[in-house]
Amino acid sequence: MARVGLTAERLTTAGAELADEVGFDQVTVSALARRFDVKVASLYSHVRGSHDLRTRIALLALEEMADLAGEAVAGRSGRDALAALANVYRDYAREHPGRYAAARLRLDPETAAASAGVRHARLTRAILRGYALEEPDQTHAVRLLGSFFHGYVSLELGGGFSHSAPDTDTTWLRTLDALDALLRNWPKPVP
Amino acid sequence: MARVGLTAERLTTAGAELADEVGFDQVTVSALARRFDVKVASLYSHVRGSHDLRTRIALLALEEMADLAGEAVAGRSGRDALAALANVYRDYAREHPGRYAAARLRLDPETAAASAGVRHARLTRAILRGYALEEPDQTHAVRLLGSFFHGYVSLELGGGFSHSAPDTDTTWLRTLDALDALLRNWPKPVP
DNA sequence: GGGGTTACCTAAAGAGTATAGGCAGAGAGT
DNA sequence: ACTCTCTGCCTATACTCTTTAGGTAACCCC
Repeated sequence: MARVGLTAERLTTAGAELADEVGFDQVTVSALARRFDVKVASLYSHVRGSHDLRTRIALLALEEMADLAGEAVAGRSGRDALAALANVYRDYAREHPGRYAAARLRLDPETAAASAGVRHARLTRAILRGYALEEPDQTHAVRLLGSFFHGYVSLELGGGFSHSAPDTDTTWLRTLDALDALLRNWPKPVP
Repeated sequence: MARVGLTAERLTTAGAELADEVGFDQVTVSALARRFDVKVASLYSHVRGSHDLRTRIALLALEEMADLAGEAVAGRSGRDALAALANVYRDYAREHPGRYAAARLRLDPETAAASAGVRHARLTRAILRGYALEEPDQTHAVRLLGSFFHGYVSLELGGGFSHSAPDTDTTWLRTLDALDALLRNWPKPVP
């Protein structure tokens, strides 16, 4: 009865790797047990179940992305900062598609509030300091950017823009240009 | 052995209703069989399996949305058309969250090409006729809009903007204003 | 009303989730 | 070094869902 040294942390990172390899919705307690060459029931001492495992992977992914985003944005402003932040999401999704999918898992409100999700919102708000936006337009812009990043990366990852000209790298650069221009010329509310 | 009158179509619409009630990923062949008060194996004469069922629901949702979008956009242009199209997606997602989730299912390329997804792309391109955009900027804009619509609706549905001021209806209107302004002043590529 | 098609059935195997309870290996204290 | 205790991993079990194989009865046509 050799002890493998399971912990919630090791299960979470192994689950994240598994997600990147086979897809987030193929991450099961059974598959993870196989990966550690251990019986399924053994995992239930460390993780409350399938939902708990997925949530932990999601929180890990959110933290990793927030760390990367924090580094990327530091010392930049304006279009530079915008592109740096956007590229973090896009690159992360490409390198870690399973983790990225995990990060899109719907968390219950308390978990979400305690997650790194709030850092993402703060970072997005931070890059808007380079643009002259007052509240509530700043919040509108944060939501627009968040929606666009999420939508673009999801669609690109899902093959939504597949194999049609122009290539998606060009679109990515040009849409970031466009968003930069939009933030610099944010329209006044029509009264 | 009373015959219930199962067909692929009835299973698909019932599956769509089930998705809206309990969530798309809770749509199972078993649950559907229970809903028709029929044994599970009976469904396999009409539907090839779980994946096939989900795909059919996805295609149904795409068609429904394309129909609504087509009606909404007809006879409008400019900001009017933009808002009409955007509202179709948002309203559909709110009224039919399960179907909307289904529509986001990743389809294999052949299925996707034969789906109503292509109508969505054409409709988005159509509303850009009201703005002076040449290729390839038109494609960039189509992708930007698609990404934003998808991202916004997903995040809003997932509670991403939950319960914080300003309310999301206001953000929705103001971001549509912003996108309209962006399309009218699309930036030239920086050489 | 018989005959064929087919709609729905029973039966069964395989995989995932989850819980209850048991044994033995690791660490702590004397 | 020795025991004691804790706990990590185990076996066993029950439930759900998926999928296939093969049977029976209801409907449709002539």
